[in-house]
Amino acid sequence: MTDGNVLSGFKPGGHDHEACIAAALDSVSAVCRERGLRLTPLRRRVLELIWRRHMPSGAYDLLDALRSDGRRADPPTVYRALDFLVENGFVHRLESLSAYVGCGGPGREHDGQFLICRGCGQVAELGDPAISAIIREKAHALGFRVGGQTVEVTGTCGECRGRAEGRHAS
Amino acid sequence: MTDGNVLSGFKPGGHDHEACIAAALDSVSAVCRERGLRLTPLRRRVLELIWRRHMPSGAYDLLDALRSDGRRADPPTVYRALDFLVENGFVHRLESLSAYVGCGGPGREHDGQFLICRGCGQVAELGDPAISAIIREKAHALGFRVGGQTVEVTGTCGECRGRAEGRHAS
DNA sequence: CATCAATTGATATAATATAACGTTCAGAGC
DNA sequence: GCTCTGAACGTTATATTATATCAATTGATG
Repeated sequence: MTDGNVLSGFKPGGHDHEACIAAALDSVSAVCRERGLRLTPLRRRVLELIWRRHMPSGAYDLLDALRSDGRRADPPTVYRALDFLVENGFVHRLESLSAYVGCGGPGREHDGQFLICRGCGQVAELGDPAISAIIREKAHALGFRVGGQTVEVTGTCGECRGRAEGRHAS
Repeated sequence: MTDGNVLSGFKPGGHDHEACIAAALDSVSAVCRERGLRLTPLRRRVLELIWRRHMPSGAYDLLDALRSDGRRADPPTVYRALDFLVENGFVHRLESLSAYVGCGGPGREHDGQFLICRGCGQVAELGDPAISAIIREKAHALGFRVGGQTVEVTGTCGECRGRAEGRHAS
């Protein structure tokens, strides 16, 4: 079993986060160029903020961050940027958290599947075709034509479980 | 392929809805008796309202309905009733709609999977172990221990698709 | 450089949800 | 029956998330 279907995983403590962010921005930037989409400074900044926190960001968290930049910002500012990013698949909205995370595979058409760790708050994104397929198949058996899938799983990631078990026994 | 995993399906136009509601209330009532839970008049009424609309209900829709009863009601009233109903598995919250639907299999421990029709607004609930299992399995392969699953699928139900196709051709 | 559409600014408000504290009520033990 | 207690509910206030609307600005294009 490979992890070829993991679009973005839980990050161990000391990874090079600046590199993460830069790679994500470059990747989105390239897709925008290809498609003639405008990654304006505002949109780019919101995307960067989302990647920088590396954890689901609420719209109002992003709004506060924009204000810390010195920029005047009101809710529609951030929601419009988020709309652009979500519509084009650069960011996903986590329905169960009302929060936003960077997409690990921007530019590919996909429904993400999300593992949300209750311990550290990090999120991993899967793009597992087997999950999508079985859902589509079961729905289809009932005469239902699938548009979009929301799959969000809460639980505990390996690192957090390790820490928790360390405190008890084992 | 049976539909043994369908906990509640899309209802054709003329089904006996009063019977639906009565059955759901009786079933929840029985589970409460077994478990020593108090299905108070308010909780029962909220549950009934949810089943009666037979469509996802927003908290404030329910609030308005309670007020139409003549009862004074404020948001905490309805949210507390919803908390009780959701915690005990009598009602599910649809995260992608911020709305609530009656559970088709109250008393059984399960994560529901929901098919949400964009045409008619109705929701079908699946309790398909194969879907839960593959999600759990894929998550586990990444060292993630699954707590709860949110699976919400938007699309078009058979009846609505039939109507839509009728208008175009075929 | 004129024009049109997309983007952003700015104000207001809608929709969803919870905090905090007081009151009432149902059941347990006396 | 009486009292105690905790759960449920009432009530007021406020937090959080999101959208409607219209004006100003910017950027591409002829």
